[in-house]
Amino acid sequence: MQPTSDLPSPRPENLAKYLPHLSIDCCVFGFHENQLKILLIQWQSITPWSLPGGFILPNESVDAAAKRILQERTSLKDIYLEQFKIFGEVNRTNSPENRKYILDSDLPASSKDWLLQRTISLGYYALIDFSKAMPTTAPLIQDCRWWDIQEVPLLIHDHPQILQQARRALQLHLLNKPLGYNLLPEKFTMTELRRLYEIILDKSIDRRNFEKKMLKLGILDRLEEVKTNVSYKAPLLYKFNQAKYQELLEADFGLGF
Amino acid sequence: MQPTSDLPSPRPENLAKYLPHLSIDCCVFGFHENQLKILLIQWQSITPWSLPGGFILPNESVDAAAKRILQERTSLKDIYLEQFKIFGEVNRTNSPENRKYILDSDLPASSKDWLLQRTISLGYYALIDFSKAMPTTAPLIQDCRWWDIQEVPLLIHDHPQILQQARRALQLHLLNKPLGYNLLPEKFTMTELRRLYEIILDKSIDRRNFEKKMLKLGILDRLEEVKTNVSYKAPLLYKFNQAKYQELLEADFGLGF
DNA sequence: TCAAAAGTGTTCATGGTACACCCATGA
DNA sequence: TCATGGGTGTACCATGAACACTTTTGA
Repeated sequence: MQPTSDLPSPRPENLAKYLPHLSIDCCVFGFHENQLKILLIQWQSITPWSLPGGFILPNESVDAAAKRILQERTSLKDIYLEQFKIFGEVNRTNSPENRKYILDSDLPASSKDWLLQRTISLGYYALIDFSKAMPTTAPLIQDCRWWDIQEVPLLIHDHPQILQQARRALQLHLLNKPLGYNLLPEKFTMTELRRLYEIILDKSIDRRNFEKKMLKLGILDRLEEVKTNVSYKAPLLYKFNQAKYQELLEADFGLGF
Repeated sequence: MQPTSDLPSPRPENLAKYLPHLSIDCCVFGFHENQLKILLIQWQSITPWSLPGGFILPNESVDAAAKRILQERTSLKDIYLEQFKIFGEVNRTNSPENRKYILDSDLPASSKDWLLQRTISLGYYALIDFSKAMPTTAPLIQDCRWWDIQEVPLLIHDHPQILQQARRALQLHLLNKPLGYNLLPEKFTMTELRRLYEIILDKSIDRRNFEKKMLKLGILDRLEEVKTNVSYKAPLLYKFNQAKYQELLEADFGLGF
């Protein structure tokens, strides 16, 4: 499940080709077995884990860079992305530990200098279908895998704060727009959707009231199918009604749980 | 009302001291005579108007840069600022008109080159007390003044889109957090507060229901005073209850009009 | 005295919340 | 047969929306 990427990926000697002082960090959320998951990478075995990220090419829009970076890590095209905050403190990557990691690395001196510059991070969150993503390493990336949101390891820099802000942004998203299309498989049960809401909001939601509310929103189509191979009454399957979902996504205002 | 600034301001020969490829653009909102106002500047008499903006120093956080830039334009410290979006299209400032403005300007060649680079803009909105702000020009800024939000002139680059997004962010702010402390004078009437909400949401709100709702939120203290010198029944004055206001601001969720 | 806006309460409709029983399935 | 979660409806409460008359003030 962690093949080395055969997509183009940053080459050590080449960091100076990117726009200086800027990076993109992505909080990639997935949903699996009733757990909210986050994709993390590890640059080297001795460094703490970090959010997947990368840099911006001179002739590439910021959104396109974020998309490219995530495509390299997941093999997915068409990722749902939202830019949620800038992390622009002067010394956010300037810890002694980080300097040491960089200086001790195999990178050429020019790339070391480049990485040691003050860096402003553009924070994105991404919502993706866990089952379709292929966590993918690269020459500079030793490991890339999903973590339970409750069990994230030590993270470098200010990545703990970035993740925290992303979770807050995700909550705000949920309260203002529909959510789920990007995180769930095409067909899902009402309970799976509810669990997703519960885990993002970190509170339990009444089963019947949730169903009433979601159905009233009109973004769900009930299928003629049920989920089988469960050791209890076969639950109905739903899918999202694209048109209505999109409409509410753009309206932006006034859901709320 | 438009004194030339005696604060430090960008000097033409010096643009290269800023971080390259990055700018900050601010949508500064004020409220006056029942109108939402926005502060705009004009670099030269022939250029379109633009949002006040500036650049980031190497040893300055992004938020601090935004604060400094706005302090230069308004003489205000302690401005309420929110970063709301990044504008990162490759050619967003690369129009023939803009190239011409830059090349025809009095700037030294090095600064012209610097300005012609591809620039990513970090979008902020600011909420300020109209009556306390002093729109302030500078050597490079020919004019700086308030405009009615309904009558903004032609704007350069993608500033129309930035403004539009800022207004949307402001609406979202209003629906999720208390708003008004930064835009209104210390003492204000319920109607002034309501007009502010109406103009931001672009819809009318029932006078009695609005009052009930605001009072129930608990963020207002009714004063023993009334507003005088009006040719109608003297309205009661209110001020914000700091503690409660701050609490709701941090809670972030669940107002809504 | 007139124009303009202030102050104030009730009714109605809607939406939210709380809650319990029987059913289907695989183990 | 049992454990597990699925499917469903109602009653109550809170909130939001609609709405009108009298009062005060300066012009």
